[in-house]
Amino acid sequence: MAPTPRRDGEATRQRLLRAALELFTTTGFRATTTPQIAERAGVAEGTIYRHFSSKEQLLNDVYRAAHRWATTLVVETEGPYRTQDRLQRIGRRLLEGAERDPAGARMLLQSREDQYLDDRSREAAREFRGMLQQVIAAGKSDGAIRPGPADLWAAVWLALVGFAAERVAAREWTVEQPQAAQVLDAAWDAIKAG
Amino acid sequence: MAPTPRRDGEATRQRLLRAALELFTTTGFRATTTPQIAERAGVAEGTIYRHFSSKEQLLNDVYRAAHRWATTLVVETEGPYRTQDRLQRIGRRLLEGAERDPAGARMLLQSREDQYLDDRSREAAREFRGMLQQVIAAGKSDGAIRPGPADLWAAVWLALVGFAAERVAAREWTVEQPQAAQVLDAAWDAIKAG
Amino acid sequence: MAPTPRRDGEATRQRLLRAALELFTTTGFRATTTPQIAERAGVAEGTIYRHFSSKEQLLNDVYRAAHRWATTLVVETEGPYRTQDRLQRIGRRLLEGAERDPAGARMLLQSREDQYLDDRSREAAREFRGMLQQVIAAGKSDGAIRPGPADLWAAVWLALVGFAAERVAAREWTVEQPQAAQVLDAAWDAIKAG
Amino acid sequence: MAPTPRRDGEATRQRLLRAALELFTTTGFRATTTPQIAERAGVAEGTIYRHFSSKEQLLNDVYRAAHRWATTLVVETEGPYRTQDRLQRIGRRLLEGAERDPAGARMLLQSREDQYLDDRSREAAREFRGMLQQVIAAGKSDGAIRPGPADLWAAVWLALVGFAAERVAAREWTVEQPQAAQVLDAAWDAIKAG
DNA sequence: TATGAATGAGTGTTCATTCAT
DNA sequence: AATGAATGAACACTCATTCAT
Repeated sequence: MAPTPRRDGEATRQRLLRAALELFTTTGFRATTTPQIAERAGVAEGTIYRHFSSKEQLLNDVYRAAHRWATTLVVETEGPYRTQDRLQRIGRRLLEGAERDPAGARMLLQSREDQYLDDRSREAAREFRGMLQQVIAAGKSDGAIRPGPADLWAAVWLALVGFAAERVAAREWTVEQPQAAQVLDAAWDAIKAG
Repeated sequence: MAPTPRRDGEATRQRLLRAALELFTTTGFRATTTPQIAERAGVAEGTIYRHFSSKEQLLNDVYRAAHRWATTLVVETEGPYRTQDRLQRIGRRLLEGAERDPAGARMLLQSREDQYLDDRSREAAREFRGMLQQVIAAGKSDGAIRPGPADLWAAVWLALVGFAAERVAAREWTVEQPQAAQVLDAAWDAIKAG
Repeated sequence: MAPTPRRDGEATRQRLLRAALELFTTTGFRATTTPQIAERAGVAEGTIYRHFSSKEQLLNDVYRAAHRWATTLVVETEGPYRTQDRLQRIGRRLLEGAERDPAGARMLLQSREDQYLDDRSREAAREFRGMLQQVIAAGKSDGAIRPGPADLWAAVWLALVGFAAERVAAREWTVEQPQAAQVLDAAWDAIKAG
Repeated sequence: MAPTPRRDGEATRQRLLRAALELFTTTGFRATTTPQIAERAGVAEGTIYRHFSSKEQLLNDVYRAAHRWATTLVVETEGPYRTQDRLQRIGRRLLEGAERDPAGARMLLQSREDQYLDDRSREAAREFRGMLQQVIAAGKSDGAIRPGPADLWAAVWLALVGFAAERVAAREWTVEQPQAAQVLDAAWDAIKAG
């Protein structure tokens, strides 16, 4: 009957992002209701709107956070590596991410809910894929990659890593099981030259 | 409180199936409303329920039709072919299907909406994937396929064909453009031995 | 796909009246659907409207039939009997009716669905109750009935007979069990002169 | 997409219970629509579902409230009275209740809508009737009541009180008019010994 | 900052009624 | 006389969003 408890505002925001992320990636954006999000976050329904202007805004924030993490991850693998090795490291870290945070990996790699994304989110997705394309493009100029556009092979490689990540996120595989490495190898074989 | 036109009942059913297929694969199951389906089919909303017991039932009927088509397609490629050739033919025909009927191909190859499928639909999906696994398993016994379980490589191959089919369905590619063939080749390279 | 079978039209009408009677008295008027009525009568939905202009019309026809039967029954007990004996005979025959045709007795004696009755139905109900009042009024002039208006004691007597009839219609009692006779006696004691 | 006024939540709940009670007892459960309930309560349709999980739940809550009141009423008449006097007091208070709250009395005494009641509601009805049976059973052991089971005479007595209560609820009678007392007397005569 | 009661447009579904056959 | 596909208004119920507290 009065304002109420009191929590660190930032913590509340994080709890909402996490609750939304988990629900959106398992139940889907449309099928997830704001009461569900609030309940999982342990706050009242109205509190969502203190931190996000709408359910779509919440989706977009969650989506961009996943892509920022992935973009950072690609940046961190920069160095004097051959393309194959670098992709291997990126793939490995994506799967480790899927193990540690299944929901985050799914938000990144499955592309349901595209229709609800705003321009900034699309830009974030482009940035992540663009970084991958640069990795592949570098490989192309070394002759390590098949003929054909770099963005095509980036998308192909990512499709297979996404496939493996979903298995890991679903707890059907762990990163240490051979299937994970086998699919990463297959992803490389799909795009490598010759 | 009134009836209308008069149409062959079976034709109405087909129009509803088609309308639903197109909307579900573009807008998504939850985001598609029964008024939208009815409008696109050119019938009144209530008419949906003369032919299908629920929106979910309509999804399942549409889903199974897509899988029956695909299962038939795999059966039709039986013959004295090498695994690589047979997969090539299957892949080619799936992409041709995506060109002719984008919505049908998407219903088959993207797996959103799994949560709304009933047992018979899951069985239809299993049957289709099972046929593909048999093709791959035959290749394995010839030593043409990588080490690892046949169902894994069937899923990997299908993930890449699904990727290409989505591009074709989206009219970004045609079957005749080089990317289509390149991705089919890449899909084979991803799973072939050595 | 063509007009169809062929049944004696009168028989169809009777089957519809019976189906409606049974459903209205068990499920209620609003909760009974025209598909249910058609199914129970073994005809198509549209056939209802060849015989009755609406669901309400069907209710009213069924209602009047029940009251015509009851009015006849009262008339048939005319004769040189004492009021008590005549009421005893009427009550007995109403309970026998409830045993033979539970639905008909319920339509007569429970007064749900009054709101859907038309003027002719209300007149039929008035006629039946009017006959009973005459029986009671005759008793009053003999000094056999309590002080107070005849229509009051007719209603009181009928309330108790309706109570017993419902038990019989529900197959909780038979007419031969002592409760039936006890309640008829109680109904007389409720209205007889002190 | 907007909220409004602001009212004490409990008050809203009471308004909904009252609106539903009045509509259910006059129009019937099935024929009463949620828009009607909301309008009469002066709230939006969706507000119903903040307080009750379904229209049936609302019926059951209303039903149990009526039976709790009646059970309390019977308890309050306990004391060193003869059975006849105690029933007289109970009947009188039920009729006063019908005058003060016609809808409540109807919910208690007419038994339409039984089919929508849940187990707790049936239990509440059993409790009320059970208390009446105890009153009658006490009379039986004093030899004041007719031969036959106490629950039968409780039901008979209640049928006649219900008849009178309906007249009072319909404003055809007041409690002070002679008919009310006459019917209470008749109800006693219907069940008393000898 | 947080609450949660309230909103009302929108959802999937039902059903009495019509009418071409 | 009979059919049954079609209608569309109405139904019970949901849910993203608002705002007085």
